[in-house]
Amino acid sequence: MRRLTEEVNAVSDIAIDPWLKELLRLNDEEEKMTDKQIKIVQAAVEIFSEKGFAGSSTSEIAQKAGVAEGTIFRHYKTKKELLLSIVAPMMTKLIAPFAVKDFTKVLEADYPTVEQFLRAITVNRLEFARKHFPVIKIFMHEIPFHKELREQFKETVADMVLEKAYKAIRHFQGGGQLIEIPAPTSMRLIVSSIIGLLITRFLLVPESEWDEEKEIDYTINFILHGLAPRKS
Amino acid sequence: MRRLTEEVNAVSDIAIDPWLKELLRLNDEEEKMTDKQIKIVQAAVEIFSEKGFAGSSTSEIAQKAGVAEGTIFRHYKTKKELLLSIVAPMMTKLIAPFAVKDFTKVLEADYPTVEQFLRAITVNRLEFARKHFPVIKIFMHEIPFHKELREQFKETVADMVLEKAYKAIRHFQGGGQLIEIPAPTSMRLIVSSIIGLLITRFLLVPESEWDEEKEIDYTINFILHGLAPRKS
Amino acid sequence: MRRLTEEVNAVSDIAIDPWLKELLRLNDEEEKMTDKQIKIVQAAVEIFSEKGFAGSSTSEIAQKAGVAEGTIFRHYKTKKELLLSIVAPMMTKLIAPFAVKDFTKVLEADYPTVEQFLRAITVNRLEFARKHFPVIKIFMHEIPFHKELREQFKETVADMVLEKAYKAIRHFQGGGQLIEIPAPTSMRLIVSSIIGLLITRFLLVPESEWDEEKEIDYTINFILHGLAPRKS
Amino acid sequence: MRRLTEEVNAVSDIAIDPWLKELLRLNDEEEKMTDKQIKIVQAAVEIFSEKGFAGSSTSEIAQKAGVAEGTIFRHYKTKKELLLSIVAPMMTKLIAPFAVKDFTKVLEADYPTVEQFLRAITVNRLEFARKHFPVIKIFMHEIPFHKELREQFKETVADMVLEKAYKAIRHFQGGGQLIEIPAPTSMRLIVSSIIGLLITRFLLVPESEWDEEKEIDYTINFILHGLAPRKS
DNA sequence: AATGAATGAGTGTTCATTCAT
DNA sequence: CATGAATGAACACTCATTCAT
Repeated sequence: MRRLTEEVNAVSDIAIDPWLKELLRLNDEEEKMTDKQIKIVQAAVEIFSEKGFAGSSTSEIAQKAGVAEGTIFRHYKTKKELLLSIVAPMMTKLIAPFAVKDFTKVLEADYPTVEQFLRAITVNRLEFARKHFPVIKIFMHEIPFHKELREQFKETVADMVLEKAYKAIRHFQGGGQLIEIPAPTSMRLIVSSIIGLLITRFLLVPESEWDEEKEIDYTINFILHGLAPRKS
Repeated sequence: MRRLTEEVNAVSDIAIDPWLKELLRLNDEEEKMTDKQIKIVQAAVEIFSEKGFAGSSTSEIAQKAGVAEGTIFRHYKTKKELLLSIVAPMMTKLIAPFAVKDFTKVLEADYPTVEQFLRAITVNRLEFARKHFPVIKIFMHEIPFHKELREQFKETVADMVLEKAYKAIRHFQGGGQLIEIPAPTSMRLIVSSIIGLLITRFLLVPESEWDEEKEIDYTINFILHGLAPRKS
Repeated sequence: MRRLTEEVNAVSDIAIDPWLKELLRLNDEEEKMTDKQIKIVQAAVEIFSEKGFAGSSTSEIAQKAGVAEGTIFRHYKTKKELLLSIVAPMMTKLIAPFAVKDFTKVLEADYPTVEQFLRAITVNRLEFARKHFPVIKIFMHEIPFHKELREQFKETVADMVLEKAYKAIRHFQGGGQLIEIPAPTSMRLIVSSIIGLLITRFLLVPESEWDEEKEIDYTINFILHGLAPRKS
Repeated sequence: MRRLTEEVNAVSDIAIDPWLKELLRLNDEEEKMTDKQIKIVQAAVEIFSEKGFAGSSTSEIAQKAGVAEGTIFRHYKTKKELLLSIVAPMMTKLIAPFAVKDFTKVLEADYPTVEQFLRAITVNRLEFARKHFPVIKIFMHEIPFHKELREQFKETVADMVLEKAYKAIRHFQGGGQLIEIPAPTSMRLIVSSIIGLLITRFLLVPESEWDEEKEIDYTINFILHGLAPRKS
């Protein structure tokens, strides 16, 4: 994670928590997958994201994947297990940018100003969303209905990310770059703005009407001024 | 809409677009509903919001409502019609604060500063969300899966609100209270912040840890500074 | 139970344990059954007894009953519940001849000799088996595979019958009509002989080659001599 | 078969019907079995006897046997063939005690009294049941559902045994040791008593409460007196 | 207006069996 | 000989919807 904008897999030169390595390894078992299994997952992602989990049928997935219905259940005990096998790994990837041991050092070395940090995060997550949009959509729709998802998210993701993010915020508050309001509140305001950007980009506005560079600039300036220490 | 914080129904002393009146009337047919029908709707809201539309069964709704399975279909031709009867009226209510003919006049008369306007909107929508949380949840989950919902939302709601909202933004930009960036972008940043507030309040944070007054203040100040005209 | 050979329902002039009445009542809810439900039960009995429970499919039962497959599950939550609804009541009927309060009195009044008692029991159970043969067959095949059946049988049937039967045996032993060996052993030898008779009659021998009167006589004489007190 | 209580394999010094030899040979192909095949048969016996044939799945058997699902079908074309390969040999063993050419001679030489003969048979079959209990259970449960089993049993077993058994009965009737009633009826009464003993021993009574010696004595005395020629 | 029995298409899942490796 | 991925028919069961009462 020399650069937040780089893919996690490419940053093995940096200290990574060993448990993350484990998680990533588990995730990357993609290679042991059968051809048919890969097709099943692809079909499932498409259909789940289009119709929702409960609204999709395994027979439809099998058909789109070009396999027999039984084949799905050879690889996933239940339809739900198929869902989780798609969505759970995403959570690991979600925390990737923060999955670094010496977070403060990274901040100091690579991101001296809030602006640089925010821009890195924004661009990085924008890229991430572009790449994994359908899975993210599935995830966001299903999380209210599946306890396991919710718990896994809270435990392994939210806590992990929040801790590091608060650290970053306090780091910049200490440096006089951010106003001294509660870190969770700062966090909320930053995240709202970035997620608002992502949603607008991927759900609401047709690509043709979207000037990404400019919108990123506006958003970051909005956050920077919104959270700048008040003068006088 | 003398005060945005007042209930729409209470503002009949103000000029209301006639089509809105129609919509509200349609919505208020609640009174013609039989006891059983009301129980069906209540049960449906609970179950839909808990399990999602596709994950709920009409028999479960009937059971929770204490009616026979057939009774649901006496009032609603299909399960989907039941969903729409719940969700569609909400959209009307959503646009209520903007459903005023002479919007600029209202702004000038009641909300001379951006802050006043933002605070009114925020408090008002917070109240709205508190009241209609389950239905909003249903709405947000189902909108990607139902063309009718999406279209109705775009046509009768989004457009209507956007137009008025842009007008308000330009009004305050003209008055030098807001930075001169594209109205849609300003809109996005404002709405992101407010929705982020609502989501944090209703989905993420336990009530005990939430100081509403403060969070509202932080949010409004964030927006105000974020969108303040840059000095020099 | 003035006469063991009479149907239980016909003996209301005799004291019957109240719990038995309850059981019989529950069982006789046949009257509240739909036409279709009765047909389902009939079809299920036929098919279960022909192919065994696990070897029968609900679709086959539905077809033979002339109903839609869903109809079965409207009346019985699961296939197993259908099985139990068929088999469980049989157990109650099985104990009917012993379901009398003052068993010793009945013995003294109606069956002064072992022979009379044995003959009554034999004829009565032969009649019972003739009537309920398919259900008995189902019961005997399924009891090893269903804990509920086993437990219900042990608790409500075996114990109930054994107690009374032992009483009868000791009654006749006291009167010098039976050899003084342990009641359970006597019981085993009697029951083996009678069940052997039933099985031979209903499973092994074609009706044409069977002289029922004679076989009953042989069997009862066999038991009487086998259990007669040894002379000197 | 010098002694009925001895294992069949140990009696090769006695004249054996050649067809039996063939059957035993077929059965003893156990030695040509691979390790895996033996494990499959063992697993199948356990699972079939626990859940019944129709209630067991080949995948479960494969799992318990520690082999791949396909391996079963390398050795047995179908699930049913596996069943038959387990159950059919048992039938051969069942008739073993009677599989002797010169049956009457054996009776005269080794079992001069009915009591000796009955005791030998009883002890021998009790031992047999103890050894092969699970397979016997499978056999008894499946015989009503499989024509092949039924026919094989009738043709090669029942007839074979019956013939010899009737011969034995008539032999003892001729000697004045048994009452002169039809041989099939005598047979039925004897077999009922012995099977009743076996069932009580292996299915109903916990070992702790069972005094085998005594129960055998009671049973044999019961049969002897039950079938003793009536005096005057 | 309300019921609840009935439907039959559809659900997720299991099954015995096949076959390329 | 052994594997295990793949199959597709069958399975028990659920569903939204209909309709006679």
